[in-house]
Amino acid sequence: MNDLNAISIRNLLFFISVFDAQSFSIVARREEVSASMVSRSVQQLEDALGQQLFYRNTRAVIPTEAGRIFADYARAMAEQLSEAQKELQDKTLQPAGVVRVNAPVFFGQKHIAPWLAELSNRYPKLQIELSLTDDFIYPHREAADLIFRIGALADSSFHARVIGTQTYYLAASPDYINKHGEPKTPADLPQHQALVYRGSSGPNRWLFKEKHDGEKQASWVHSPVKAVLTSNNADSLFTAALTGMGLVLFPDWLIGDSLKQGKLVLLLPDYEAAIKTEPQCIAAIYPHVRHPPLNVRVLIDYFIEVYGSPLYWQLE
Amino acid sequence: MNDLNAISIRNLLFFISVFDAQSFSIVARREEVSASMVSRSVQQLEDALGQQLFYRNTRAVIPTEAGRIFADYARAMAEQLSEAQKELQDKTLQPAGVVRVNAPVFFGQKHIAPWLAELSNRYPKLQIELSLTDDFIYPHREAADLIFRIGALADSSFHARVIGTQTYYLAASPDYINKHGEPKTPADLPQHQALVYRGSSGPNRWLFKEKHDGEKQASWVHSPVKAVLTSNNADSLFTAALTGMGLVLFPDWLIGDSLKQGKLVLLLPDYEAAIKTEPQCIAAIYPHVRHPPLNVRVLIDYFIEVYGSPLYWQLE
DNA sequence: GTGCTTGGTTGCGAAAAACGCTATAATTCA
DNA sequence: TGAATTATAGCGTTTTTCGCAACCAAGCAC
Repeated sequence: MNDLNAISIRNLLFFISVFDAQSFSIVARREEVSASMVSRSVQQLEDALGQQLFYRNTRAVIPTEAGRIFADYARAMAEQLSEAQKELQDKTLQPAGVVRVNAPVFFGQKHIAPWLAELSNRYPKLQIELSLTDDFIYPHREAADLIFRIGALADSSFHARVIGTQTYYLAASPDYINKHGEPKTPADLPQHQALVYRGSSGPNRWLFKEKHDGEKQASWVHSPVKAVLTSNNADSLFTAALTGMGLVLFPDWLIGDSLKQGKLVLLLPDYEAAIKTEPQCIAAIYPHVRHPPLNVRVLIDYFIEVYGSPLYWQLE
Repeated sequence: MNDLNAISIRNLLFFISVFDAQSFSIVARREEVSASMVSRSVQQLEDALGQQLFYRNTRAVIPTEAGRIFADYARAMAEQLSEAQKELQDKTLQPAGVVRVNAPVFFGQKHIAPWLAELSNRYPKLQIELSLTDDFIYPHREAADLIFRIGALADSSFHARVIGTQTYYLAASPDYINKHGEPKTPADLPQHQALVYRGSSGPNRWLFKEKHDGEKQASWVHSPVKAVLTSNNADSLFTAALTGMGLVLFPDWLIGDSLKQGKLVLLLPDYEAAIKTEPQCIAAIYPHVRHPPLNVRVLIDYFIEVYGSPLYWQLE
């Protein structure tokens, strides 16, 4: 076994101990292993290096020239490992270093970016890399540590922390209502100006169902609309809606505060709205690993905390 | 297994390779091990550090923050080991560093010290520590790498390279002979002035036997002498003999050149002389180890070379 | 979509090693 | 000279290692 690869940290530490203690048995007792272990450990090291490290005898253990030289290196290596461990340990005790966060563009703008200042304040050693993309996830490719996603979650290779369910609302500005009137049922929609989000999988479909009156469970109905504006940029649609251009079907996190402030008016309050038939969850997703980084856990906890329960943007 | 000790250099090297190659299987192929090995190796490292090092997936291997940090340390450690190896390797190719040589005082003065200059010239990186002691060896205590000893050698924990056999001669200066006459047989010795070496085990005994005439083998006979000077310092006795104080019974390496130059005269040429009944060897002794240092081998070879064969101090 | 290939992980069994115990040789202390 | 201590070699048991095959996920070709 002339291979350097066979050297283990253990060997190095034993070697250092023996070097300092000038005795195998003292080390053996201190480390609570058999003396033969220590002896063999040093032998292994010697074989791996092809050099005698000690002259040894029943009564004396004297370092060779090579032993003295190697002791310095061994110490340096052990030192380095210990430092590495310390640095990594610190990381688990106190969040530090880079965390790469990914989120949908507009969600990030409205509900992540505003909170980052406080986050940075709370964990000064944290460096946040925020990338906002709407395309449905670059799971690993982007090497994101934490991904905010909205949708039906089903991916075994990730852990997901559900932040909440998103509710869609049909809304328009008071101006618009004054000018065009208010739809009373989804069937009225084709007469209205629709502002439609278009993602990479095509334009959103507008779905409605009557709120459950009694036990009868209505099913989702797709309402065709007249799209006067289609965009892959939610902010633009939002602005268009605020300035009275037309109706939007947007989730609560996007228009919740506008509704509360009266800048937009909730339409079809007797209907539930959606763009997908499955319930859409807002979730923080992170890679499924055995040693989840503290960084990521802390970030999730932070956002769960500031979003509150119910989520601060929800209507009720 | 949360123990740092379990980390082996192999793990580190695999980790570094994976880090650079961003792939387990590439490393596995290059290192000619199974992919599972590499995978488990990294897992081991992660368990030992308690930190995830890669986000991995069937199609991508992305370093964690912790992974990137640890990579630096791992590289540093590997670097250090490689340097250590190089330095030690150099030592096996080219003699360098400290060699601690021990020898009997007068032998060292006469037959070691004079040759050290040339030795140092030949191996400039060698640093020689010469300690001269007559007391019969401090075997390991003194941490000598190479010990010149004279006597009957029997120690299994050492290797011995026999340089030659030592022959004792009875001698006196021409002055002395002129004044006191020349002994013809050992029985004449009590009438003469004897200069006797006294070591830690008492004064030397002077033994003689007639040189083998035919097949008859005489045995050693102890001749009592009149010691006018006893000393544990051979040089002093030697000086006393040169200045005509009396007879000395000294080995060839000590008085060989004086006999050749006629400063001393060989007495009782028909007798063999000795101080011990067993043949006395001059030997270079070094610790019995599995990886004998080049330093020591080179030193022995050098002295064997300069002493020549027959040894340059021998009479014939 | 459907198959095909690639890549990381896991289970399993044989091979190897680690490890403690004991014995042994060497050496010091009383 | 015994008693004690120490490093090491031999041993058998326990643990680990490691390749093979199976598996699952993800991309690619068609």
